[in-house]
This record gives sequence, structure tokens and C-alpha cells, in this order.
Amino acid sequence: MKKKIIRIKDIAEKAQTSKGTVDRVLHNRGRVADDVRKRILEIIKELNYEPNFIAQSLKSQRTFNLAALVPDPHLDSYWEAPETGMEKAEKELRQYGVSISRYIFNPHEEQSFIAKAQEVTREHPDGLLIAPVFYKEALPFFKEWAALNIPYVLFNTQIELVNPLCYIGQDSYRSGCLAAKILCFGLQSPGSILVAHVNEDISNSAHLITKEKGFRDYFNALPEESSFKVISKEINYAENESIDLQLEIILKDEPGLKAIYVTNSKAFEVASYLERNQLKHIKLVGYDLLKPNLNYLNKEIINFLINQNPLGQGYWGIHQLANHLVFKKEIQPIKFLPLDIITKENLDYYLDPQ
Amino acid sequence: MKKKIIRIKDIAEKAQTSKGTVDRVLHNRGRVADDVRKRILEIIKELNYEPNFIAQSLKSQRTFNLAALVPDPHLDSYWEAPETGMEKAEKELRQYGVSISRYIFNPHEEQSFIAKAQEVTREHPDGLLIAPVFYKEALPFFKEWAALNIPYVLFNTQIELVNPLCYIGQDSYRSGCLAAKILCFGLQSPGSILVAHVNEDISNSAHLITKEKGFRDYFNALPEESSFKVISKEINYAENESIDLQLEIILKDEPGLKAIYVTNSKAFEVASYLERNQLKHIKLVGYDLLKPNLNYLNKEIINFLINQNPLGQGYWGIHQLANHLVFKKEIQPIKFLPLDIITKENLDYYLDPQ
DNA sequence: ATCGCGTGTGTGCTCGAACACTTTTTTGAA
DNA sequence: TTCAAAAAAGTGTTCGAGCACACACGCGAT
Repeated sequence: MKKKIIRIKDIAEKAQTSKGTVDRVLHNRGRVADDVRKRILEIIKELNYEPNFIAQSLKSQRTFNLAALVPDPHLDSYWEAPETGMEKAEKELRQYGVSISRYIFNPHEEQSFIAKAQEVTREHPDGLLIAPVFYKEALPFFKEWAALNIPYVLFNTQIELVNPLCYIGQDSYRSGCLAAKILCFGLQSPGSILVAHVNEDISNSAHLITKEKGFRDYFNALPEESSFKVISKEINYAENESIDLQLEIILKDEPGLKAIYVTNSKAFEVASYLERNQLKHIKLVGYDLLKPNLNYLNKEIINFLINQNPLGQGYWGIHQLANHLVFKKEIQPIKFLPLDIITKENLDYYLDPQ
Repeated sequence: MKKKIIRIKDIAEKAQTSKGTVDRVLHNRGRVADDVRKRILEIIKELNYEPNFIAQSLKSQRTFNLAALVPDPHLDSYWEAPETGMEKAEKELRQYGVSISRYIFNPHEEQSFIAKAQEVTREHPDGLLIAPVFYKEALPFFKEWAALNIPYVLFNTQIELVNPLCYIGQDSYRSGCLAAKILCFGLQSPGSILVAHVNEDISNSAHLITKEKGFRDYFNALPEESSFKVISKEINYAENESIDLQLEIILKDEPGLKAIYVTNSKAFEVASYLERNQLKHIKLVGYDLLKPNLNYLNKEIINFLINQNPLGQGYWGIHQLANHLVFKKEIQPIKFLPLDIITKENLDYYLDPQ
């Protein structure tokens, strides 16, 4: 029982015409008599013809220039992982003529983002992968790119109302719920819990707010008797300052503090404080498998990390563009990545790109 | 800056010879003068030639008949997921001439396995994916298949000393450690913990023992003060019996029981008992996203499930065979899948094949 | 009738690798 | 020196789709 591949030539023979004509029908190039077109279409359906993708891509030799508009990994090491993922995807897709040009901006300077975004527009790539960390500044560009018919995939930060080909990242709300669930499971008796937004401009990053909402809602939904007190604070500090002072104030206000939830990848800053002050009883949950985070995870000062899979975000971002452009597949507008729970024990399996 | 594709013809020109000769060098077909061979090999290295995989597969048109020797999903629904994964892989790889023949056996009858395994040998597939649930019965076949040069990939159950192309599944020891870590995090004060092997022939499934070892080692490594008592029991029952009686006995012996770790996918049986007897304070951790397990996970009677990713095992098993046969990639002999920790909150993302 | 032109239709080359086939060169024995 | 066999090198066809081009009509204007 072998599956025979149906070729254009087979269709042509069955329709008593030539492959050129079938080809014109397949590509709507016109110049085909109506009755012949109909006959051919019927036969295509009947034989369930699917173009041989391999032959197609051999012939076409089309190249796809993708652009990646991402923050500089040297300035925030979080962005190393998406780069690795993109490289992996690029390697796999080079065969199909896919190449990626990087447009690296400074994640702390809006102007840098704008300059690079303009550059992208000028180069007119076939597709674009973008981490829109500057919400307001990015908005006008989406309109431009839509007008230029450049499909763009967002990752890391979800933005409503722009019309991307696809968003790739986590469901922030659920992410908050999950963090709450974990802490709740590990907390014996009532007490207070801190939601810490470390070094991040809250006003321009809605997803942190969403995480907090998920976190709070989880506790609110608990039965009365197990009432925890959830407080939240923004903790910002300059390059050479330390986080200590602010945490000390919080601890003075809340001596019964039992757990801290850090909403971004900066849990190691808090962990460092806890370690130096021997506060082993305070549970700590944060995000992302950065080196300093892993260090404290192994020491069990950070109890759990939630993996936002930044590598996967880069990888899938490029792949979604390729799926659209090269393989012409339907793309789901949202691709939520799993909320991986990481501990010292299962860490290894999440570190390597599979 | 476009990356030029290097063709055989390019090499031939640079070496002042013809593509036929280069081809013979590439495929070690001999009949090439030594000095020419050397020159060509150097140029290949220098230009960093990589065969155009697309053209290759267009030309070869080779078909690969893979065999899958797996238990009947109708008799144990755990095996539905690998089937789904295999189907997904099959779809992706059909383009490259890969097809899969199924050899389904009854996971409760050794004879059924043997019969199907013999059938596989007779059909002489190009590659084989096998879930070797019958350890002893499978052994002689591995020798046969090795002699016939049929590469085989094991999944689900790791077997030492047979020489598979690759094993795909979890690190059972780590898996046990992880379960211990989770329970430990959720347990406030010392107490006793049950390791339950439900309805499984321990003597023929070493991986359950390994899980238990990992679990016990974790608790043994804890500082003295937090001493937990770990006990383990095999719980077997026939079709129409219930698990209740045996659990009652255990609870009578261990009134301070705080948690149960079920080493296979049968946690729902224990959960049912806990629910009916209102034992909400006993923590429960088990394996696998089966329907009945998910039901209790959502009710939070099962606190956490560890996902063995049976879908991924089927998917990657087929892919590893294809990587070897079709894409001629190097295969790592062990592919450990991540130990995913699943709760009610992050469940959704693990249910669909990505 | 002849040319121009639009509309259908068919042919043949291309992509890069694989391999069968032919041609050229080398070798060694008579 | 000659010639057949072996060795080495080169040529051409194939895979399936895509596309440029050539060709064959019919019809109206000159």
C-alpha cells in the first residue's frame, strides 16, 4: 500500500492537456479556456493533488529576508536566549532561503528603538519579529508595516489592537495565578506576601500588571479562613545603588512576610538580599533561567522559577514567520508558550535547546 | 551580504574537474585519483560545502517504512498520546517519504507482544520505534534487529545494555527527586509519606524502582531535623475490586500520613478514595495527563502531576528515526524529556500538541 | 490574402544532487 | 610497439514545479 505522489503531469494527462495549462490553472494566471479550467479543477480535487513542496522550494530559490527588532543582549542578558532561539531557527530554515537581519536597540532608550525601527522600514524585509518593549513608541510603526504589507510577529510583550500575524509568549494572567498557586502550596499558615516589580517602568509594561492581577485574584478566590495579605511594591534602584534599603523598609512594615513574588527576571536581586540576611524562611518565586537566578535556585533561596522560555519565543517567532511565508500555513494569532515550573531538580532539561 | 549556496558544480570548477568526480569523492565511490581526491576534499572544506538537502530529497524519492511497536491505546489509554505524537510526526515527514506501520499489541499479554515483534522482523522496516514494556520478552528481538541492521528507538521504558539508536523518555531517578521536592515544599511539619506502586508488576518494570530511589534519596539528604518517614507499598487489585481496603489498612498503620506519591499514571484511583473519604489534607502527586487524573487535578485533590510527555515521546521517537535515516544527523543516544510540573493553572499549555 | 493581435496551448529549460552511462587516459602484458 | 582491460574522468538524464518562450488558432482591419 504505497501512497503515489500525484504530479502536475498526472493531472495534465488525465485532463488530456499539458502541464503548462494545469500550471496556469493552479496559479490563476488566466489564459485557459473555461471548460478546460473546470475539468482540470475537478481532477485536482478528485486526485487530491498537493504540490510537492520539496520540488517547489528547489525551483523557486526564493530568499526570505526576515528582520529581528530586539533589545541588545549585552545590555540585558535576558535577551541572549531569544537570540539563541532565533539562531537555531535560522539554521534549520537556511535550506529554505530564510535569513535574518538583526536590528538591535538599547532597551533603556526609546530613541534607539525608534531609529532601528525606521531602519527596518527602510530595508523592507519580508517579515519581522519584534519585541515591542516600548509600547507607545512602537504603535505608529505597526501601521506603517501593515501598510507596507510586512507581516510582523510580536513576542515577549503582548499588545492589544495592533494586528500582528501572531503573538508569542506567555499568558501573563495565568502566569500570576500559577505563581500564587505555588506559593500557596508552600505556605503553611496565613501571613503577608509581597509582589515585587523590580526595576521596571510599570506604566509602559502592562504585562506586569496583568501578572499581579492573576496573582491577587488567586488569593482572593481562596476560602476565607486562609486569608493572606498581598501587598505590592515597585522597587527601583540606580546602577550603583543596592536593593537593600527598600527591602528593609518593607520588612519593617511587614514583619510577618512569608513570601515574595518577583514579576520579572530580577529575582536574584532579592535573593541576594535574603541570603545575606539569612532570611531562609521567606519563599521566593521569580522568572527566567538567567545565570544569577540559577545560582540562587540551586541554593534553594529561590524556590521556583517560572520559565518564560525566551529561547522558545525567538525560535517560534522565526518559525511562525517561515510557516507563513515559506510554507504558507495558517497561523494561529496567539501562541501561548507553556508556563514551565522550574526547580533545582528539573532545571537541566530546560537549559539546552532540546 | 547574501550567502551563496555552494554547489557540486562550484567545487568541480574550482578543482578543475567535473561534477561526476566530485560526486564520487562525496560518496566514497572510489575510482578517483588520490591527488584529485585530496584536492577536492580540501576545496570542500574550504568552501564549507553542505549538500542541498532539498535537491537531495527531490532526487532520491526514497521511501522510509518505519514500524511502531506499541501497546493498544484501547486497552490502556496512556498509549493514546504517543499515537497522537507519532501521527503528528508522520504528517510533518510525509513530504520526505516517511510512513509508519503500526504493530499494536496487548500490554497485558506477553504472547501478543511476541507475535507482533515477529511480524515486525518479517516486514523488515527501515526503522523501528518500540515501547519495550515486556523487558524479558523483548531482549532476544533486539539482537535480531541489530543483526538485520534495523535501527530501533526505545521510548517510555529505559533498558540498559541493548544498543538502541536512542532512548526517549524521562530520567526516572530525577523524576523521583522532583516529586519529593514538591511534596517537601508543601509539607509544613514532619510526618509519613507513602510511595504507592499501583497495579504494576514491579519485577518487570525497573523504572518504578528507580523513581522510588530518587524519592527516598531526596528525603535522606535533608537535614536531620526535618525527618519524614517514607514507606512504600505495592497496591494491586483485580478488575472489579476496589483500592479502598488496602488504603484503609495503610492509613490505620500510619495515621500521620501526610502525602502520597503514586509512581505511575494511576493517581486517580487514590484520588477517588481520598475524595470519598474527605481526606483533603493528604497531598497527592502522580504522573500523566490522563482524563481521570485531570479531573482530580482540577478539583485539587491531586496537587501536582508530573508530565512524562507521552505525546512528545511518540513525536520525538519518529523524528529521531527520521533524523537518522532521512537527514543523516548524529543522534544522541539518550534524549531525556523535561520533567514538566503540571497544576490546574498551567495545564492547558501541555494538553495540545504545541 | 495578409498582417497584427489577443487568446489558448504546448515545449523545454532550470533548480542541485544522484547515478547510469560514455569517453578518455593509464597500465601492463604480449 | 600494440591493444585490451582497468581506472579515471566527464556527460546527460532524472526528480516535480515554475516559468519563459514558441506556437497555433481565430478575428478584424488593411
